[in-house]
Amino acid sequence: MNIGEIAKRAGVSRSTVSYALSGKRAVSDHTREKIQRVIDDLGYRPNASARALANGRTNTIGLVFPPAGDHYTGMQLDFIGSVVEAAAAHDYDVLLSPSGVDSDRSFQRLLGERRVDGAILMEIRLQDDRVDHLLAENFPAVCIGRTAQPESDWWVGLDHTALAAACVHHLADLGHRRIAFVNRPERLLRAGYESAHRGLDGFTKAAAERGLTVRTYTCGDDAPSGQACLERILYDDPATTALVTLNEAALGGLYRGLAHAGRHVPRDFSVTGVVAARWAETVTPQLTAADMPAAQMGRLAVELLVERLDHPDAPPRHHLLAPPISLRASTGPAGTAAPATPGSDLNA
Amino acid sequence: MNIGEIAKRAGVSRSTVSYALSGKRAVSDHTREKIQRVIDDLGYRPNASARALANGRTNTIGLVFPPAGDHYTGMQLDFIGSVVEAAAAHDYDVLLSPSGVDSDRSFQRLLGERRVDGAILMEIRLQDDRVDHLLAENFPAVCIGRTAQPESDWWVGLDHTALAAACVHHLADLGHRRIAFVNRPERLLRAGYESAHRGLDGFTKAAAERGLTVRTYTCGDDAPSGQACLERILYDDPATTALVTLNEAALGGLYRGLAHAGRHVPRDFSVTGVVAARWAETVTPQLTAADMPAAQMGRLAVELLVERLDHPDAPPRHHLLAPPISLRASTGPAGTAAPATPGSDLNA
DNA sequence: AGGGATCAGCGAACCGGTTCGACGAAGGAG
DNA sequence: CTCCTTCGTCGAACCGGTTCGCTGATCCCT
Repeated sequence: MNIGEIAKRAGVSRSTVSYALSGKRAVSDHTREKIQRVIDDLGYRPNASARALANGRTNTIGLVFPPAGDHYTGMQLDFIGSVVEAAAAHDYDVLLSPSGVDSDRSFQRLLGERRVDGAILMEIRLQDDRVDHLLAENFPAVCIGRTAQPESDWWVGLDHTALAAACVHHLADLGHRRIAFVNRPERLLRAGYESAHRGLDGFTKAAAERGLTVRTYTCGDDAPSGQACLERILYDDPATTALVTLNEAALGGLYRGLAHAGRHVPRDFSVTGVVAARWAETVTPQLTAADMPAAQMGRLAVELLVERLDHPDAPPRHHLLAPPISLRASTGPAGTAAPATPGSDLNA
Repeated sequence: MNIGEIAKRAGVSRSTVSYALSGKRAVSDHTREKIQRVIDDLGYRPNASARALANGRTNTIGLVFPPAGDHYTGMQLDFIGSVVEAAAAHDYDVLLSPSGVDSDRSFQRLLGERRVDGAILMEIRLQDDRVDHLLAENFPAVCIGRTAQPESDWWVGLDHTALAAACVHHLADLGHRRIAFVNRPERLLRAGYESAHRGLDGFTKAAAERGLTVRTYTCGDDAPSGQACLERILYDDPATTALVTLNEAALGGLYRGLAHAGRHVPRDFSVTGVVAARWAETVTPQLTAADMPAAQMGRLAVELLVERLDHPDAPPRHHLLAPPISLRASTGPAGTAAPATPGSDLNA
């Protein structure tokens, strides 16, 4: 069931079979049909390893998965799904690589052993060895997110700075003066995750601009952490009337914390942030948020990568997305119901 | 940077380098160290395609992903993560295959082109061509879920029948007499998805056993569908006091529907079902549910597959899991608060 | 009718590993 | 001092494709 067998049964040479399949040289109609018949009869499919070895392309792209042991968020799932789908449309398979604890043994395998033609990296850090390494080797890769030096690279990113700022302005416009920021886990912030950093920056600057009183928190990627974080927020400053979060996985916990504290959303407390639409819709009241376009990002990343693979010398390209805030039901005017300490919220 | 280059620089033959790396024949310490030095200097890694071609193993397993265009649930995400992780521990990579709309073009590619040594299939149907096909070819595969003829196959599954029944008994013990069942989408039920069918069976039989009045529904895999479904449940029978769901993605919508209808959980209405623990914890009140052990299932599936790959003639093995119900906060005694129609719930 | 394109198909080399059989050197037994 | 193992290494064949260069046949043009 290899190409030689097909050739023998069709009464032609192996090369003719190869050309009939690839179309890279002319083959007479008569011969092609004869070959095709044999192939259909035997259900022959060319061996991927042999083909990859011969022409140096695996038709596979690597998707570098978030660190193992972490909690995965819904956004990541949408993202993986869209990458797989888009890749399939371009006739690529997707190989998953956990960018695991021992840094990147598996990552090195993908590249060093030439298992993939190119790679898509998630969870980018502002200073990212993996990215530096790939850039140095000019390995075809596309990042989901930007490092601190984004111009020379290929990526599709979210303008976290602008999104966090937009959330702040939205709340400020509603009259909120004391708001909290719920970031990704401390560990990720320390590690330099770009979304955590840029989001924090955008939040802080916009808040300063509007003269707001703010507190910023880090929070584990799960519901219990979200609940604990919210308790801490209200403990630190009971006059807080709103929060902005980047932490999708903690959202349910934040809501529960509010419910337990007796704060009704959005009457007593407003919540907003950057969250995939599908997840914003699962909470009650539905979250007013900048909808993270995970599926679109996955598709764009694959398209950039395919383009880069087809044109190895093309100049870097990228997409910076900044989806608008979708108004749902979790924000409202800063109410009189909030037990604000009078005077202290006029110090702007 | 291939094995010949290493051999030349180390002053040995290509085969000696190969043996030094694989350890399949003795190589003198002196020679091995010399070769290792050259390899370290050049950062050489053997080409995966060449190796796969030569020894017929790709060291890759295929993970057949749920149909494209569908909504992915949290359970699937945990599952994928754990498969990737467990596979990495056994030195396997994971190739994703969307078992897409055009049935299984990509699936055929994986197998026919020998891209993978084995496969893990998700979203099994009671009658599943893919499984039949793999069984006929004796292709090493492990299913997440059972077909109608499970004994001859390798799988790890959840005892949906028992789990749904346990939910019913839990509710019946609390005094609920009129309960609803919220299944996966109609399309999946029609297609013969095993979880949807076995869950429904278990629910129906247990309800009959306890003499309960029940209604069963199908529901889209998203929050808005969940909300709509709940409205319909209360419209069809306002005296309903509890529901059981297999539909993780609709959970948020079900809760919202209850909130809008003014039914307090668990005082006026109890909710339970089969849901991954992490997602059961995101809703408020936290869901009392049979915790779907997604991560464990992923790990077990990989272990079965690795075992099958190592022992091609081993007899079929499988694991049937039936996690207990975790008591959280979403169920309570059938209250007097529920507007039950007197008499009609005594008809057992 | 002769000469240069064009077309179809063939054979061989190559991609980068693995593995088998052979062979020389060293070591041990008789 | 032979003879037989064992050890370490080498060369060659092989896995299953792709691709290059060549050859014969056909065709067109003058």
